[in-house]
Amino acid sequence: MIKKQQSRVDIMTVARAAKVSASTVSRTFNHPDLVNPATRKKIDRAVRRLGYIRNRAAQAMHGKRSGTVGLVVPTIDHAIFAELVQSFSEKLEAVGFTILMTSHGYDLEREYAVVRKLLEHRVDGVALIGLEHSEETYLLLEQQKLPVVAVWNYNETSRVSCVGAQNLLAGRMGAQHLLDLGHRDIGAVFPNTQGNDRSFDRLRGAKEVLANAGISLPTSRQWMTPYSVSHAKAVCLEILTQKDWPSALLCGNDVIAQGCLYAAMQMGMRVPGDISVMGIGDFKGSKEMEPALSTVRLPARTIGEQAADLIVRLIAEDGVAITREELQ
Amino acid sequence: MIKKQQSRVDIMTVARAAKVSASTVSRTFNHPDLVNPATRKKIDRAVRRLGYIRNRAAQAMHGKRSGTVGLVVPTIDHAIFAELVQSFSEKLEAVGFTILMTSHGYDLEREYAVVRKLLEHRVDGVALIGLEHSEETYLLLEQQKLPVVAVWNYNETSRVSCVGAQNLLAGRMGAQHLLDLGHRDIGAVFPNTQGNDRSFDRLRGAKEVLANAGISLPTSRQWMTPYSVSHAKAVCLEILTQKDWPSALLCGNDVIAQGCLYAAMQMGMRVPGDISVMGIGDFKGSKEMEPALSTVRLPARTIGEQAADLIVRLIAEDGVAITREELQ
DNA sequence: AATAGTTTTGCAAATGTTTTCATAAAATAA
DNA sequence: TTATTTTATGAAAACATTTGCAAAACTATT
Repeated sequence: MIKKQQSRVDIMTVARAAKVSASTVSRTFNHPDLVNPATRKKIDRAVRRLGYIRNRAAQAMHGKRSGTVGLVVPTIDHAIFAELVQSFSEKLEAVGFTILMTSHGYDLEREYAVVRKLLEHRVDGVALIGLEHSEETYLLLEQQKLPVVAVWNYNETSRVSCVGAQNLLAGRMGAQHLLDLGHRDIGAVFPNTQGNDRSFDRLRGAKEVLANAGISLPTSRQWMTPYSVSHAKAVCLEILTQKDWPSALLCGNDVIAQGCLYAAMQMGMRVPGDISVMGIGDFKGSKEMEPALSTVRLPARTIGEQAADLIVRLIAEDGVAITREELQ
Repeated sequence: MIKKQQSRVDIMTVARAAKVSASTVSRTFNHPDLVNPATRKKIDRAVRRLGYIRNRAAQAMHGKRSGTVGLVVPTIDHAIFAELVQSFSEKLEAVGFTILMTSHGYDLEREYAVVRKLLEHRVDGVALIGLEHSEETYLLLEQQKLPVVAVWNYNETSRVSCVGAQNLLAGRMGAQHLLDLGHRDIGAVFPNTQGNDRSFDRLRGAKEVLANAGISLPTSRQWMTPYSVSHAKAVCLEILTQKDWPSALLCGNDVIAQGCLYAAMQMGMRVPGDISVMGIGDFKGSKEMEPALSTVRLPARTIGEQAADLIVRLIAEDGVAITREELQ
């Protein structure tokens, strides 16, 4: 090990080794049909021997696609997004894209910053969760004319393409289900709806339905909890240790519902005998739970897949109009 | 809207607008201290007005860092990796890196392919899950002299830097715990150990301990299940509907354990009264479960954070020796 | 006012590719 | 054999930036 040998092997190194020009090497990668099979073989050998790896950065400079798609999530740290992210990236990887993933922790300021960073990396497209984003973010994306799809929420007047469910509907369905079961005293356990249009819409839908049924949802029947099983469990334990608890709990999502369920069980209560718990979201696993969790199903996996398809289309053909897909 | 105006704004556009040279604009970004505050202000204004966004691809060509770290996971579709990935990326994003994430579905061939792709994107470093990788992958990484850290497993003779726990130990502890409870008829429910050294080591550790205690683990007491609650539940239901089931189940991870727990409950059995279920892994939430899941704790979050720190160090200073960190 | 020192700037080369255009070689048609 | 078409290759320009070097513009010192 005497010499430094730090010299990266580039396309010229390969060209020299194969005794051809750089152009030919480049062509072997990008338009193999244009180069003589014999030369191609020589080049392949050289590439292999030298351990050459193409430089996407240099390619990207030519207006070539960077081959990356930016994915911006609030957090991946719970089941529901994990499933979405997984299906989304599986689909995209299958067609050769790599995912640039960033999270912002439900902070729309930070979201703007991370989107900017994705743009610096010249992603070919961006996927965001939900439709609530800062004006700045929308402007930025529009200005750059970048393919964008908002995932998770459907809204027929969305400013960008979207693939998702109507959370408003989900909220309505959750509430309706509890009404159908005969409940009149219903509580709502939701995450903070600030910067989270999924939760916001669900809660709105639920309130609507309850109001129509002549049932109010006073603030004393609304609880807020962070998006985690343990927090939700703690909050729910507090609810259940009070004298007067509602006969049913509508939870903003399944993670929270799971927490509530555990809380009820810890209190020795039977579900749904003593109290009903209703989730929204169907993260993989709610139906396996014991007792099974009632939930308004949201098809995370399908949403992820469709979103991937859509963004591929937006990237491939340009001038595609805003496209909205509702799934349920 | 008459003109095409497709012309991307580049550093020259900014330079012209601010009436300085491109070099100066570049310097304002990379070495602001070297440029006159007044000029800097002019440039900042131009940048803002034109909506200029730097091109990392072009930067990366100069041997500059790309500002990305590759993260290769088998799948993100279950809690345990989600937590790891989240903590890892949070930490890295805090110091300005962006994560390029890919998954390979427990296929080491595909892993090689995705690592190659990451290298094409000139990531500044790579994080892999576990220490079991194809020879090709190891070779590739060594040849490129890229900072690498293997996450999740600790092994004192690892070929690359690693941050993680000793799965062998975890397996031993799980088995020991069941022995201590007085169990003599123990079953093992594990995922496929092919291409999954975490599981492999855990199972090995468990067998060791059992053998020492004079207890064998015949194949009739070993079950294999995919890594999902529902599959595990199904498998366990089969186990429990047989005449003769073991008095305790040691599960390869918490996801499987959760499935087994639900299966037991569905059968109306009490845990740990009628059967003991032991998990390994502590995904966020096992301790909230009802009944609580006994588990060998693996500190996913801490591992992710430490791994992030380590890779930053490996990237920043070069010539750092292989570093191994054991956490438990 | 002249000199020396410091700060600020621009020029030009370099980075690793792709692509257009031109040319050489080979294959086909006459 | 010559003319024509097709196929295969290379030279050079282009892409968007960074940086070493040198010139220019200030400041401070005499």
